[in-house]
Amino acid sequence: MSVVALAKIPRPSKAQRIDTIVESARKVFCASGFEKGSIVDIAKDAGIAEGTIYRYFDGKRSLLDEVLHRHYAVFFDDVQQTLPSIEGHSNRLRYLIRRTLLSISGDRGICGLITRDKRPLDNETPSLSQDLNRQIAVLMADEVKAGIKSRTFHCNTSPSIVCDMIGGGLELIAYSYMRTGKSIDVDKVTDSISLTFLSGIESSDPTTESLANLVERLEQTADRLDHS
Amino acid sequence: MSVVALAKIPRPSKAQRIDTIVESARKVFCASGFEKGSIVDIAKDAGIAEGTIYRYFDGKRSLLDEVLHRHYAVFFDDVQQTLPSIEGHSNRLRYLIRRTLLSISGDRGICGLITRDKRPLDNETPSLSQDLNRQIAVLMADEVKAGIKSRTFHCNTSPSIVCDMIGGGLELIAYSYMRTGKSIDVDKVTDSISLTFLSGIESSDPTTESLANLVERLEQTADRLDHS
Amino acid sequence: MSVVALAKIPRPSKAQRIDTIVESARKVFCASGFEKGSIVDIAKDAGIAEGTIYRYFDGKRSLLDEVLHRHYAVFFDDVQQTLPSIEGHSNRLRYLIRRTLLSISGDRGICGLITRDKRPLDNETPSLSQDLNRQIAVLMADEVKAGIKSRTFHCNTSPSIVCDMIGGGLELIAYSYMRTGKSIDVDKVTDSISLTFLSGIESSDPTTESLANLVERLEQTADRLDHS
Amino acid sequence: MSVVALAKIPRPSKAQRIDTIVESARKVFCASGFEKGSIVDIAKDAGIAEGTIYRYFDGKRSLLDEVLHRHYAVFFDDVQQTLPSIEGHSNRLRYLIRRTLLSISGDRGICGLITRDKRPLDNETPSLSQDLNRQIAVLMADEVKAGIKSRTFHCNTSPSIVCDMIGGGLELIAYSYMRTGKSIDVDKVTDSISLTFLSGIESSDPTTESLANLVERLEQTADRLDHS
DNA sequence: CATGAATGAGCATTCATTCAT
DNA sequence: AATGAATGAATGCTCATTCAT
Repeated sequence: MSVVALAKIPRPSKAQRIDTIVESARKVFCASGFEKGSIVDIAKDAGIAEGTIYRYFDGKRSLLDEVLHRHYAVFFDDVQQTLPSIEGHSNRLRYLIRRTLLSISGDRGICGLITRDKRPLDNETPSLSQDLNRQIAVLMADEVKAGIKSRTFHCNTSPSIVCDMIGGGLELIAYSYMRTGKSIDVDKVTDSISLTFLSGIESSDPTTESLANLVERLEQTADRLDHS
Repeated sequence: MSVVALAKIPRPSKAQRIDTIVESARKVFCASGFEKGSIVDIAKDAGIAEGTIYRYFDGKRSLLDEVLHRHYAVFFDDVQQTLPSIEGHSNRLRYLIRRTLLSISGDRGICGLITRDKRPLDNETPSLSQDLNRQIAVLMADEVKAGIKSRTFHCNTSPSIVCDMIGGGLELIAYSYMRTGKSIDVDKVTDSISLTFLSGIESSDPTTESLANLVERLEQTADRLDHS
Repeated sequence: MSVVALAKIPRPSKAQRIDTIVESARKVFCASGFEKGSIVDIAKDAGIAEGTIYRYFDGKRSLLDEVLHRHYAVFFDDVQQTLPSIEGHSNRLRYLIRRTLLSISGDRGICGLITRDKRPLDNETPSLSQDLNRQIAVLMADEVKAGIKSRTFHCNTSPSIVCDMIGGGLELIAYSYMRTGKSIDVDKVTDSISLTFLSGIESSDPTTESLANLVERLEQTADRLDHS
Repeated sequence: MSVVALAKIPRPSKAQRIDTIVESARKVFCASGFEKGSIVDIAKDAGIAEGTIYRYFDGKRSLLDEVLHRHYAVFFDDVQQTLPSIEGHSNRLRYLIRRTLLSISGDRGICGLITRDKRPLDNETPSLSQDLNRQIAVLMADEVKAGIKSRTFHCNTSPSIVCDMIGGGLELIAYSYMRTGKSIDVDKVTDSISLTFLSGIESSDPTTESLANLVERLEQTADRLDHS
C-alpha cells in the first residue's frame, strides 16, 4: 500500500461522516427503536465519539429526522417522476399502492422504525414520519377526489376513509412483514388491495350479475347461430 | 368509633387491591403513555406504596397488559354475545366495524394508549394490545372466509388483506380522533367503510356497459336471424 | 451490643438523612463551589446513592438553597432576638456589624461559598444568598434611616451608600479571610468599621483647632481680666 | 484584482490577531460570563478557528486574564498620570473613587464580568481581576496611610479597613448598577462616599460638640468683657 | 500558521426494581 | 402484607482541548 493510498482515507469528508452517522443511526434506531436506541450505541457503531455526532446534528431527534428524510426522499423522487406519466385514476392509485409496498418490502429495517415511532401525540415536535406518511395519504386522496370529479369513482364513500383503509391496510401488512419476515408478493397484494377498494368484495352486485347474465345469453345466441 | 366500623375497611381484598391498581395504571398510562407513565405516579394515584404493586404484578409491562386485557374483555364479551344473533356475513362485518368504532370513540384515553404503544417488536414481552387487535382481525377474517365459502363474497381478493384494510383504516381513524378530538360519526363511518369494501369505489365500468350494449345488439341480430 | 441497640441505627430517620445530605452538600459546595461541586461527590461524601438525593431535593439548586438557608437561619434567629434589646442606632449598627463578622469568622467554609456564588445576574432563579445578604443590608439601612429621623445621624449622605460601604467592606474582609485564612479580630474590626462610618477618618479640622485655641486664649484673657 | 491588493490583507499581524481574539473574548465573556461563554463562540465572533486561539493563549483562563488586563490598563494609565497632579490626600482619594465609578458606569459589560467572575479561590490560576482590584485598593490604602502620616487623617481606624469599605461599597454599587441598569450619578455618589468616610455620619461628634461649647463660652466671655 | 473535526470525560437527572423494616 | 427509602445504571448533551491535515 503506497503512502498516497494511505493519505487518501484518513479524514473522511463531511458528507461521508454524515453518511456514516446517519447509516449507524438508521441501524440502531431500526434495531432498538428511537427511545431505546442510544447515542452511545450509534457512536460506537459509527466508530466515532459521541460528541462528534453533535457536530453534525442538533440532537437525537434531528438524527431520526434525517434517517427518515433520506428514506422518504427516494420514495417521493420516484413518485413525482412517475405519477404524471400514468393515465387513469385507478391506475395511478394502483401505482401508489405498489410503490409503497415496494418501499416497505425493500427496507425491512426502517419500515419497523416507522411502524413503531409513528405516534407521538404529545411530543412537541412530531416525528417526520407522520408528515411523510401523511403526504402519501394526500397523494392518494387527491387521486380519489379527482376520480370522483371525473366520474371514474362514485361518491358513495368518503375519500379520506378510502385512503385510511388503503394506508392503514398497507401499514398492517408492513407490520406483519416486520414480525414474520415473510416476504411480500408485491404484485399479488397490489391486485388484492386494488380489487377490494375498486370493486368491493361482494360477488352479487347488480353490474356483475347482469354482466354474467348477458354473457350467458350471448353464449346461447351464438350457439343458436352456430346451429342454425 | 366502634370496632366493627374499623373492621369494615381495614384491608381491601386482594381483588379490590388489584382493581385499584389497574384502574390507576389505566389513568396514568392513558394520561402519559406507557414509557412516560411512572410506577410512582400509579402508586400515588392508587394511594399505595410502589412496592405493593410488585406484589401483584411482575412489573410495569404486566400492568399494561392487565389494563389492556380488561379493556378488550368488555369488547369481546359483547361481541361474543351479539355476533351469533346477526344474520349475513355483510351484516356481521358491519357489526364488527361499528362495535370497534364505538369502542374507540367511547374511551378516548385508552384508545390513545393503544394507538401509541402498539408496536413493541423487540421487547421481550410483546404488548397484549396487538394480540387483541389481532383477535378482532381474526373475527373479521373468519367472517370474510365464511362469506367466500357461501358465495356471498367473491374470491378475487385475500381475506387477510381485506381485514388489514378494515383494521388499518379503523386504526387511522382512531388516531385521527386522538389527535383532533373531533368526535366520530359512528354510523356514517361504518357505512362508508362497509360500502367501500363491499362494493368498491368504481362507477359501473364503461367497458361492462358497452359490453351489455354489444350483447344486446348481438341479441337483436340473433333474434332477427332467428326469425328470418 | 444488644439486638435492640443494633436495630436502632440501621435506617436513619428522614430528618437525619436530610441532615447528612445537606452537610455533605455544604462540604462539597464549600470546597468546590456550586458549579464545580457535583451531585456525585455529594452522594459519595454522604455515603449514599445519587438518586437518594433526589428523593429529598428537587435538584442541585434546591440543595444549595437549603445549605444557605440553614446557615442564615441561625444568624437571623440570633439577630431578631438580640436587636430589639439594644438601645441607640449606633449601637445597633455596631451589633449588626459584629454579628456578621462573627458569622463570617465562625464558618470559613460557607463564607467562601457565599462569597463566590453571590452573583447570578442572568440566572432565572437567583441564589438564596443574595436575598439573605440583602436582608442584612435592609436591617442596616433601616437603622441608618431611623438614625437620621431621630437626628442621631446627619443626612449629608445616602443610607443605601453607607450600607453598601459597610456591607461591601465586610464582604471584602470575608474574602480576605477566605484567601489568607488569617483569623479576624472581631472586636477590633468592628471598632474600626464603626469608627469610620460614624466619625470618619479626618482629624479634627485645623480650622476647628485654631478656633479652639483662639477661644482658649480669649478665655485666659477673660480670666485675667476678671481677676484683675 | 492586483497582487498588491491581495497582499495587503492576507495575513493580519500577530498583534492584530491577538487584538481581534481579545476583543471577541471580551464581547462573549461580557455577554455570557466566563463559565458559559464558550471558545467556539469567541472563535466564531473573531472569524477564526478555535485552534488558532490556542496558538496565542494557553487556555480559556488566559483569555479572560488578557481581557481584564486590557480593561484595567486604561484605568491605571489614567490614574498614574493624573494622581500626582492632585494635592491633598482627601482630594486624591476622592479622585480614585470618582475614577473607579466612571470606569464602572462607562463599561457596563465588563463591569458585569468582573462582578460575576471575581472569586476563584480554588482555581489553580486565580483570576487577574482580583489582583487589579487589589491594586486599586492599594492605591487607596497608600493614600490613607500617607494621610495618617501627615496628620490629615487620624489613626483610630485601620487603612485597610477603610479601603475595604470604599472598595466594597463601590463593588456593591456596581453590582446594583448591573442588575437595575439605572445609571449612576457619579458626582453624587462620589460625594456621598467621600463624606461618609471623611466625616462619618454622626451628627453630634465630640469635636463638633466641644466646638459648640467653646463658641458658647467665647460668647459668654465676650459678654463679660462687654459688661465689665 | 491556521484549521476545525474529533475527542471523551463530565454532569444532572430519571425511574423500575429491591428489600429492610 | 405493606411500606417507601434506597439503589445505581443509563441517558442526552456540553465543551475545552488536541492534532492531523
